[in-house]
Amino acid sequence: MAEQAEILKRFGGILRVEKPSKQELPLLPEARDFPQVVLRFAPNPDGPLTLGNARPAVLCDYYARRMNGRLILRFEDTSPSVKPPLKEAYDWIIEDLEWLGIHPDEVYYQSDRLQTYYKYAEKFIEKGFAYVCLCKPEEFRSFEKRGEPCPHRDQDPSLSLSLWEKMLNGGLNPGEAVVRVKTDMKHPNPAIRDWPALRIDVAKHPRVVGFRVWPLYNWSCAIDDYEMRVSHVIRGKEHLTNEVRQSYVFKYLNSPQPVSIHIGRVRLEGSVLSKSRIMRGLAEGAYTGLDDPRLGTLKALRRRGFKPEVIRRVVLEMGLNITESTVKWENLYAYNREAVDWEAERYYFVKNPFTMIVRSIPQQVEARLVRHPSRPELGYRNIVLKPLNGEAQLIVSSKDVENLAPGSRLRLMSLFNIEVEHVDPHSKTVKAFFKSLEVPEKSSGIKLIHWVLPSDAVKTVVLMPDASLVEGLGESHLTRLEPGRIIQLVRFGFCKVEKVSKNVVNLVFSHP
RNA sequence: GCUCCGAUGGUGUAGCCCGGUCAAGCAUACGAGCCUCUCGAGCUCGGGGCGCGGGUUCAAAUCCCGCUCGGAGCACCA
Repeated sequence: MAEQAEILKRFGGILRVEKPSKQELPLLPEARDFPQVVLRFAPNPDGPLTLGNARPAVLCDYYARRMNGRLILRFEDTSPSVKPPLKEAYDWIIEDLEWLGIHPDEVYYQSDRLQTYYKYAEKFIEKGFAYVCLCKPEEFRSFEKRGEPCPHRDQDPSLSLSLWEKMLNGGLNPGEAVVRVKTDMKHPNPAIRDWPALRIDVAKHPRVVGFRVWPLYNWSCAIDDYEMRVSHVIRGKEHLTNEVRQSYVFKYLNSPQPVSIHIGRVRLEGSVLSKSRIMRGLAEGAYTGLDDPRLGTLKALRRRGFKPEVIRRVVLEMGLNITESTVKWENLYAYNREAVDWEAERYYFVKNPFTMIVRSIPQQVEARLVRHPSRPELGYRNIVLKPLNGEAQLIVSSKDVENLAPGSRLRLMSLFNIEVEHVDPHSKTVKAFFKSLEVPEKSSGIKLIHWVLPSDAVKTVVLMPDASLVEGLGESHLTRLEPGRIIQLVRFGFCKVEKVSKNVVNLVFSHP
């Protein structure tokens, strides 16, 4: 098979050799009492999605498809003051998921569901599963610490109910009251003891107005997972104790609790993945935007030319592991190269240009530059070099010539071989003379360099991963590429075309 | 401090529940060679790992205990 592919490639190069697909992840543990696999991805719309969010998102999507289930996207936007939702972030998230190939079957906004959370709260209070607590946070903490009930725990449900009314209608102010779910004041983990379910928050919300009581995470999450018949929850391990907290809600509802699977956090080597830090940096002007190449946002990765399947691949490779893992850029590069090499046409780009003056060129030379070394069927472009009195100018990269001694030989790829006579770093020029036309033997050790003709050069600016700009000259063919295309600048690296105009080409560097 | 988790080569993982077939598989990175008019791709080969210490057992990466290291939570955040 590989041999056949090789032969075909030599003949027409139309066959792409597919790698065998990697191993499948194990199936999710069975969730008894649930008729269907239902998963939810539940981000807080307070910033852009990062590689870190991609982990649960991709896993949920993977299992929803794999196990013939449903995927729910749920915006958890119930903290108007502490984690204020961003109006734009809702769309960012949908876009980013779309890019990853994730199309949720249902979308919910928790800010639309406040009445639902109220309804259950009332029911819980009536039945004595929850109560309105008027303790100051510090006061309650001391009861919690000692494992003793606070004075409000055992008050009559009717009292709690009237306090609840006051919370809703303005008779109580933020910080004065909170609804607590009764758990176990002697629970070995103090964090579990009578946790707060709803509180008063009068800050403005970008989507809805007129509400002053907002559910806290464990309340809205448990109620929603219950109502939406979520069978499996895949989320970060920071939620480990929340699973226990929420178990009380399911117990009171007399309903099975979804199977929780906690996964470790993702770190991206040398990048910031924390939404709050990203948003802060953005506000301080440390980054140029959500897609600043230094960021680990999905938007930045997309801008840099990473394919969504590469993100999916690294996520699926990490699997359902609870241990934290660090993604190496090297790995992303390798996977993306594999994803992109086949489609990336090759072009010449000269960084830090030097002018090379070549004399003694016997005749006009036509360089045939193939678009892809492994795919001759993509064709080539001819670049004609017309010497004047045997002399011609070329543009080459400083790095390739600045330290060359007279007598050094070079091969200008697809063109001819030269011998250096003189290098002048100040004027950035190299004098050389024509040596021969034929491709040198591999054993000769003659270095191959690329070049651009002055008559065929366009200013090219490449945005690098550290947000610096590399300027140089590229061949004019670059101006014919549509934005979004992935190309390879020969001996420089893979880049994504961002913007082209007649006079300048803007690229974003992907990786070597 | 308290409550929980986790630990397989540089990195990410498979195996651990149900001990032997694991002198540990895969990917990537790395090294060598082949191929190639790119510092890209492809092909072949290679080096590299079960955190430490005890115990159970004929047999332990797998079970038990202790230690070390790492992580998470202990918010009227999600």
